[in-house]
Amino acid sequence: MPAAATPAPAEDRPRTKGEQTAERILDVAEERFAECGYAGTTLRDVAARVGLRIPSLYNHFPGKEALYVAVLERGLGPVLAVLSEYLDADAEAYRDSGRVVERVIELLARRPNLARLIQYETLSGGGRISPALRDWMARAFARAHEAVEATPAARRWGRERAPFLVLAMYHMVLGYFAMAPLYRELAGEDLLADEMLERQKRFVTDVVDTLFAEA
Amino acid sequence: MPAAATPAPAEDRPRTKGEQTAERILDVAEERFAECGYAGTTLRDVAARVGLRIPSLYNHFPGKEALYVAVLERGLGPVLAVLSEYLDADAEAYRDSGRVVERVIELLARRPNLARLIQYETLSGGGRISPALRDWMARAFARAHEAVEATPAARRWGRERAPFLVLAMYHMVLGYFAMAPLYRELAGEDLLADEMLERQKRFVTDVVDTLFAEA
Amino acid sequence: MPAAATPAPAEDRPRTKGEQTAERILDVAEERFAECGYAGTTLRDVAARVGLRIPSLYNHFPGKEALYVAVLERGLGPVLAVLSEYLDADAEAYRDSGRVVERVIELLARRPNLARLIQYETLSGGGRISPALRDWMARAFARAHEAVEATPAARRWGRERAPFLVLAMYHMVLGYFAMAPLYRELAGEDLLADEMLERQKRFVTDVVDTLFAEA
Amino acid sequence: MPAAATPAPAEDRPRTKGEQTAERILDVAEERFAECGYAGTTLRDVAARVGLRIPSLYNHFPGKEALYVAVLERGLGPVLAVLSEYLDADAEAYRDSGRVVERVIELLARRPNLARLIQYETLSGGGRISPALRDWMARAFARAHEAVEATPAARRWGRERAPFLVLAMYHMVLGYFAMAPLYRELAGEDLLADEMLERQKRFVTDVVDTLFAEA
DNA sequence: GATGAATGAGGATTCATTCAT
DNA sequence: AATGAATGAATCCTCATTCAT
Repeated sequence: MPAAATPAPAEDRPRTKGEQTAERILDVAEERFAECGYAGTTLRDVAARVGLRIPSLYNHFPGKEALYVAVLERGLGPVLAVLSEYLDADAEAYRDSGRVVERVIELLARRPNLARLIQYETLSGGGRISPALRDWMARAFARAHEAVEATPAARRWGRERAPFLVLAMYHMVLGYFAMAPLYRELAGEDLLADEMLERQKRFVTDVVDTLFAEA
Repeated sequence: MPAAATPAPAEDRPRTKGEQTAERILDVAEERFAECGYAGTTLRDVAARVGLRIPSLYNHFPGKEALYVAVLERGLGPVLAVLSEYLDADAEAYRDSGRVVERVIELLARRPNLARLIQYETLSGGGRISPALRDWMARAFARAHEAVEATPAARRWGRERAPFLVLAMYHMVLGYFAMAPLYRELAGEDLLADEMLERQKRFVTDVVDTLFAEA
Repeated sequence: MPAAATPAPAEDRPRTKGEQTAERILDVAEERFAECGYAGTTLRDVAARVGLRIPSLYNHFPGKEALYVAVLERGLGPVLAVLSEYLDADAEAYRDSGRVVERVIELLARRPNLARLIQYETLSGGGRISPALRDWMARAFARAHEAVEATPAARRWGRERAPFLVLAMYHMVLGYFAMAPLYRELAGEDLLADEMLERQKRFVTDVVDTLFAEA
Repeated sequence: MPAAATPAPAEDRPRTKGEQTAERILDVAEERFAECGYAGTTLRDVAARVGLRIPSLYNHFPGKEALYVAVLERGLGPVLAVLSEYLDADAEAYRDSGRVVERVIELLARRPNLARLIQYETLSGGGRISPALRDWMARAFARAHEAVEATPAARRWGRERAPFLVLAMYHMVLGYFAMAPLYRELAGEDLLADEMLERQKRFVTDVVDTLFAEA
């Protein structure tokens, strides 16, 4: 959401006890929604992990859906801020697409739940995100196409392939995080380990450079 | 699963009435699981769409989880067959990575639910897939790395980046399908339309060619 | 039931295949009802143990309740025969109460399910036994009192205590069988083993002799 | 259970509203389990008789089985206390076996459901009682044998017949209560009426005296 | 006589939610 | 702000039963 696009000021730390509780609820809920999706997450589980009884959650959020939306908006804020900054910049900045990807990866690396949250929401068709966020995303995609078109890559791929390029980048970045838990089980490797994240970041940057390079 | 790796024979069409019903249940369930995930799918909904009462489902599948697994295995069979063929081939075949990607895309295009099924399962950590399938996937990833390493791309990216390349391809291909419903709402464009699929297929092939090309 | 009171003739063995199946169903059902009671027994379980599908049971019995009644009546027949014989005899025979008890124990020993069937039915208030059987039992109790009253024990215990004596005998005999499974678990001893049954028979006979002896 | 062997303190009355509700649920459940057994009792019935909706039961007990166990343990406590006292006493007390039986009968008379509960549980093999209770019962039987053996009756019956004597007493006492509902229907007499209970108590005491008397 | 398929009724249990305290 | 108690709705699943084959 654009509203959250401004970087969180230092005094954004919760002050009152109630705000602290709300924050803890958001943390736990984010983790659960990221792990199990909306339908698979129960307030019972959230409350238990926070150390509260279920009705207490209602002192901070009007219901499950509202909690979910709050989690989503809190988490999406910084990402959208980065993207907004990029998308609203002038054409000159577009040259540095790799840099945006890098920043987004760093952001998601710090909050790996976020990527999974987004993927769950994407899979379920985005039915629960607010109209505002919806609009923002639609605009973001549109601007992304424009941005890509303003890039040297356009000459290489053709303007009409910009959406495909945007989607490919999107999935390459997000999918990596979504895959982490399963990958650890299958390959015994933790994709979220610092070292791996660093390598993935460099890898994606290189891919971007390669793809966006002039032929 | 490797068992399904043999191409389905022509007489695979269900014969008895029961088998036809089971097939219809699988079809509907596949659609629901792909749409809503495991937790978000209700047997009530499945039964209603099949035109049955809930208990009738139990004449064909022992329970929700078994139905889910059946959906997964039926859907995954052909994909695994293609991949198995590729992964078990000799190094020579590895040169033609683009061709595999193309075939997988064609396969997923014919059954778009499949990609979303896989993504949901990936997000939830693969907790419900059978150990056999789990092993298959672990082996597939391992082999994929080897395959990539046997490719000219290895020289370009370095052997230790093969996993990242594999994951990137994986997500670029699958994510496209998972995104389709949301994308239609946001951008008003149907990613699953024949024309779009054709362009995506060419696009991915080009990307593969680009990335796997020698520097 | 009085109808079954006549001792089963030798040619009572089932002839046709259907009758044999019915017999097998009765055997299994008797075992299940004795083990789990009426509510705790499922036709699914019965059918599985017989090696049939559930609907096949309906070819032999009109329903669960009818099956239960059939089990009860088939099992109770011989016991009632013995008791009827005793109760309908003249006063002279009453002297030999110990002998009746002995015969009943022998009978129950051969079909240990029977005792548990009766106890379950007793506990549930006899709601499912046929009115005919109900009448028979009512009469049997009444006659038993008379019989006891005609005994030397009457002088010892007083006529008005005959019912208590009858009930005591009843429970001493039946309870032993009902207790068998639990007892084996608790004490590691099989009350239904031949040797134990023999000792119980002698024990009960001795108790009867003691109680019915003239002071 | 030994834990319950200490006499319930006076302030055992439930205080909070929740505890009162739990108590009411236990009362109703005890009655239903005693009447219909575990399998035959439905939470719907329990809830309705308590005046609650079914889910409310889960605010007080985690499930049907837990409720059953709670009913059993609450009910068995006092009985076990009496028996424990007797069984742990020195040999001298064993002479007064009739007194124990009397006290147990008085106890069961005050809570007639208890005997039926025990009988149902016995019939079903004790599959649901806690291991602790199981151990207690095993020990109780063993001690009972010892107790009987320390009695003049031992000379009369022989040491190896002690278990039979114990079982006979057990069933004579418990069976009376279990039979009550059926007996009322068959003979039109209420075995649980004060007068009848008094006579049964005297009768059993007399029987014990007779059987345990020296020859 | 046996069974595959279908189903109405009901089983225990969980869920998100409310409200008085 | 926190919670115990209560609940309507819905969860998956099982039951006994029917019927066409």
